[in-house]
Amino acid sequence: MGYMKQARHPSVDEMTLVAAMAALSDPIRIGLVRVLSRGGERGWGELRAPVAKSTLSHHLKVLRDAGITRTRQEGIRCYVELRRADLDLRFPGLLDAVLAAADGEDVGDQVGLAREGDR
Amino acid sequence: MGYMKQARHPSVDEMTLVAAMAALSDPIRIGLVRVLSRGGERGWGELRAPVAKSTLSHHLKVLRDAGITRTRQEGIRCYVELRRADLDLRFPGLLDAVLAAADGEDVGDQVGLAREGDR
DNA sequence: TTCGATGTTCGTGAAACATCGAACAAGCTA
DNA sequence: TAGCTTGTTCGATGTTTCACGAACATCGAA
Repeated sequence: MGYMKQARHPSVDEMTLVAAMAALSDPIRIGLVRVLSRGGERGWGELRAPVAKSTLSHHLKVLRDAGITRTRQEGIRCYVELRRADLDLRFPGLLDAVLAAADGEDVGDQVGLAREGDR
Repeated sequence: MGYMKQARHPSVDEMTLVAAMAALSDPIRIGLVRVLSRGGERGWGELRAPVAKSTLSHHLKVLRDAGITRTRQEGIRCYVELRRADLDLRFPGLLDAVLAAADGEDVGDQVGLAREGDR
């Protein structure tokens, strides 16, 4: 994968509300969070969004830097997951409220997963 | 006051999650929401933030346009209030979660009210 | 070691945003 | 009517964000 030694993830008390809110104020990123909320870990390459690969990488970095997601590197590929427990600890109720509201208005529904056999 | 016929406030179902999240991803605006959450209506001129008057007006417009606050004009001055009930209806739990998190890390604590006898 | 796959980083632009001071409009008040 | 107060709007400026393609670094496989 990219030449990244090791992605830095903020600890729970390094997370800030402003960064979290900013990270969750983009439809693509909300879509990513919704997809990740519907299961555990997902392969990076499994994620589908209507943007270029580099742009998707950017969005995942914003989420990662805000502490919303965790990216794990295994061999040649990455796996992304939602930091549910950490978020609930730092910002109780926030994630659930955002997910509920997003479901209600289908925010970020252009984001999804590769269909089976798609790759 | 300014030459504004009548501020347009979005109805509950015109509010969008993305706009709300974006509005709440700025320290000054979070500070304003916190101040407004600690009471009912506040006079515009009573609000204190470390920015120019025009910038404060801008931030209040962002909050207004997102449906977070309501601005009422009475004679020569304006009164601002949080649209608590509408927010709870449209985004259940979101405001409380943001306020709780903001309290925890003192986001926007540079925003406040004029002290008594300050004007 | 050569190659292909996988994400990240870089370079670049376009758009959005935060900020300020100045100009302005509308309502009181003298 | 003239003047003051109160917010809004305008114009300018600098920063940040989003987006893309291209280049790159790393790992595993051929």
